[in-house]
Amino acid sequence: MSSQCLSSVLTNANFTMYQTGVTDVLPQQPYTIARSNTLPISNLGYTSNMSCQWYRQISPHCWTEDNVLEWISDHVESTKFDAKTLSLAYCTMDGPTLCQMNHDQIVEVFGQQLGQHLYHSLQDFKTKSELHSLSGPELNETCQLLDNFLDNLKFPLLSTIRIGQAEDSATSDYEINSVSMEAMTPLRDNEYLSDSEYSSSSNSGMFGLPSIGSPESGSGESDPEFSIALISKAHVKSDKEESRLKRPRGRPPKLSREHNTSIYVHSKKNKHAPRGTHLWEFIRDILIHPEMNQGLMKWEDRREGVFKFLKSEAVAQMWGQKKKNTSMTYEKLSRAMRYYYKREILERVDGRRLVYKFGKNSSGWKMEEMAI
DNA sequence: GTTTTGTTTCCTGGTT
DNA sequence: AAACCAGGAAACAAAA
Repeated sequence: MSSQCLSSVLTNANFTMYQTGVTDVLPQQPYTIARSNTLPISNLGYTSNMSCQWYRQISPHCWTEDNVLEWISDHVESTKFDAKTLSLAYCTMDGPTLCQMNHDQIVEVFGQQLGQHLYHSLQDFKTKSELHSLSGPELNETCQLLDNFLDNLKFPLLSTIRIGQAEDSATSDYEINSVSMEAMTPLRDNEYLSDSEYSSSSNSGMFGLPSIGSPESGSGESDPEFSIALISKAHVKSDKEESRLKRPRGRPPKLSREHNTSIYVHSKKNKHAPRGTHLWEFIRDILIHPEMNQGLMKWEDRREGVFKFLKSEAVAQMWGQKKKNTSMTYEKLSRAMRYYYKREILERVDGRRLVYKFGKNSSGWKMEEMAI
């Protein structure tokens, strides 16, 4: 599922993208491609190497601008399209707009080569979404979507791995706990992997690995080096616990990479990797795709932008997966959330646990902003 | 090469 | 007691 993004294609073609008057991370204005410019596609707020290909789970009629951009990017790569001929003004349309275009219009906009691909792909997605909406009980579909969604995130809700009680026992034993699909059906708290399991796991060394003990996961992350890295990380953590009497304030310096290279082997960043979706955008995207957010978060007051974490640790784990950080917790995520108050991306909601509110510097969640 | 940005990590102390 | 909230301090990586 490696998707080289539009930005890297553009970069390969010695082009960078330029957006006039960028004030926000969201792509709300037309872009042009200019030589020798400095603002990379990362400013579009579009994720590439961290792409979840969410658009695959959504009807094209519901695609956001980000989804469309991601979809185009995937085709640019697969068709080896020469990105320099592509006007990005057309990449900022949303799904409904896209769906209104006929074959000739798409070919006209994207050119014969890419346009043909895009048109057929679009028809494909439209057909699939129609079939989906007709077949099977809604619940099963939701579960399937969630499954695919989590799959795409490589988030192992379906097979959690515990490097058990490393701090309590001399040997690390593995407990592989497979949660069946039935457990995924909505939505009572204790039917899902509970937050306490997440939080205890993050303290005792559970890592969000899709691969160990999960033979069906075919990604490169199943390699032994990665597993060893995680085991040694568990040991590092338990050693740290032992030696911890009183830590100095602040974040300790990271171990040098030669000492834990294998951890970094898998978090190697693309030189041209765009900034990932910001945390608040990640949260927003979970909220605005109800078919994907089963039981994780909910709107308390959609109009006001008030929302609540239902599975705080699960969301934190997903965020960690997205950022390739296996030790993310709600504690840390919430600290980052609190920094948003100052920037007015979020507003405080006093006295309500796990409840936040989008602020005036957030965007993309309001009904009127969203294409219908 | 330096500064800025957006987290991430860890902490103390308070509240629910 | 556990989970959560608030915010300081420092580290870190990527972008500007």
